[in-house]
Amino acid sequence: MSLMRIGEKPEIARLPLFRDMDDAMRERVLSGSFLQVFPPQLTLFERGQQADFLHVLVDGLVELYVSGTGRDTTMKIVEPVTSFILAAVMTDLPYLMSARTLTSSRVLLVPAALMREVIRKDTALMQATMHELALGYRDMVRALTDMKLRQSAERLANHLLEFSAQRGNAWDFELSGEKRVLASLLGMTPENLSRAFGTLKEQGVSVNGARVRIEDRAALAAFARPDPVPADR
Amino acid sequence: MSLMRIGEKPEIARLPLFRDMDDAMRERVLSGSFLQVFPPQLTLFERGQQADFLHVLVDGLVELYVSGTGRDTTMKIVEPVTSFILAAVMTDLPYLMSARTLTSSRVLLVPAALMREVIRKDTALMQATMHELALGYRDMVRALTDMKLRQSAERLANHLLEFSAQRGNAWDFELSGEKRVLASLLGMTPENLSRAFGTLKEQGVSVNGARVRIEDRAALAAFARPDPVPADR
DNA sequence: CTGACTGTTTGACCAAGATCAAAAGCGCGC
DNA sequence: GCGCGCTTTTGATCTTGGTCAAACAGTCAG
Repeated sequence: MSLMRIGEKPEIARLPLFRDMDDAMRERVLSGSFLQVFPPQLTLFERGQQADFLHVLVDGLVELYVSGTGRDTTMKIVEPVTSFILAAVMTDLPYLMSARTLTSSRVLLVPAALMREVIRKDTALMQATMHELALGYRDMVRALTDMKLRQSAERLANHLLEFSAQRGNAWDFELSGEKRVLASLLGMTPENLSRAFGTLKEQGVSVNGARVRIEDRAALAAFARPDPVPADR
Repeated sequence: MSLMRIGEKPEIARLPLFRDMDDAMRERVLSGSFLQVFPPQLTLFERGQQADFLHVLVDGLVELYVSGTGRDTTMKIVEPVTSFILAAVMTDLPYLMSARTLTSSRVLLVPAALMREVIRKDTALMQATMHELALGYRDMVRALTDMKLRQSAERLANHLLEFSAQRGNAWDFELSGEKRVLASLLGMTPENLSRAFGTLKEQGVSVNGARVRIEDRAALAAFARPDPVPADR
């Protein structure tokens, strides 16, 4: 158990999840947790396991995925600084998703029992947890509708617009992670992702390796028919 | 606003959401709410609207759906007694889904502001809300993986098994609602649902109108390859 | 009972995306 | 720089599920 100075990471304390809680309580949580470094491509946990730790990705890139019969599908790509698998920890139920690092990553591991105990005592933490779960739920609603009523090129278009929005509406950016992972996230094969980029070229999107440039945001938005209800975060 | 004696409905007080809260607080919530009867096919609210009420379906059948460009898709069929759209109410964000009654329904409408106010004061309610949201999140994770890595007949098979499980593993039951709605819930067209029932006939499923009979549960389960992690509720 | 309306089923065909195979491109170690 | 291994792309083909059209079944009003 490689302990590290957690106090050095103020971004953890500034997370929406921990931000509003009592200082002493936060200290209690953080001092009971530990920060660990993982190499790329390492499985952090698997679907079906008991949820022993709340994870907070401090640095790196993590993939949440489900491996069914034969094929896998990635459910989410976690970027720092974000907590993940809150729901399993909260309910003390087995993980529904597996997690692996995509790049070398630093993860804060908060023991699930500790988390549940402190949540019961600290109302602000409970409220933040509730809020986080509600936003997570809404994310999933969006993802499911996206999957159910958009076709592949539209899903890609929307993803690019959202990704761009996350980086301050940059019209030129680098995709994080491999394209095969992106394909799986968007519910298509890598071959099809490639072709989808092809059809977006006609809507003013140019791709060179991981570098994507949105030449004509309006055209892309018209093609993507984005969600009328704006994203929550 | 047709008020009704809410005290007559103890199943509301017994809901997981309200069960553990302070009695006086519960009384406050319920007396500030009202029970209303809606005819079939009535829209209760639409995606994009401000979330004014937490809804609790007391009686009847409600469909949560999203209407995108051209097509619709149903996200959930709500059976009594269940609360719905908790996440929108909690976060005070616009609804992500629309709702309509499928049959004549009685719905308890809890003003969202009241709900949020009482949640802040009553820790047990907050905890129950948190738990409910976590379970809802997990439901959506399941639905999304189902959509992403199972094909249509498998989705139907799984749905039938789960539906059967909900009714105490009955091997013979009635589908609730129309088949077109079920098709939409499962992410396929009515035509395809019909064909999917056809392929399940070979796995020992017989259908007559809304009546479904599972002749060989083992064969159906083998075909469906159900989720290794058991359902939460 | 009959006819109109609606929902379901069946069949023929079409389109989106998956699969298979092979060629490029790219990164990395030697 | 060169070659190996892996990802990405391109092309050809196949499968799944969607679309369109028509037959069929069930319900309800008259």
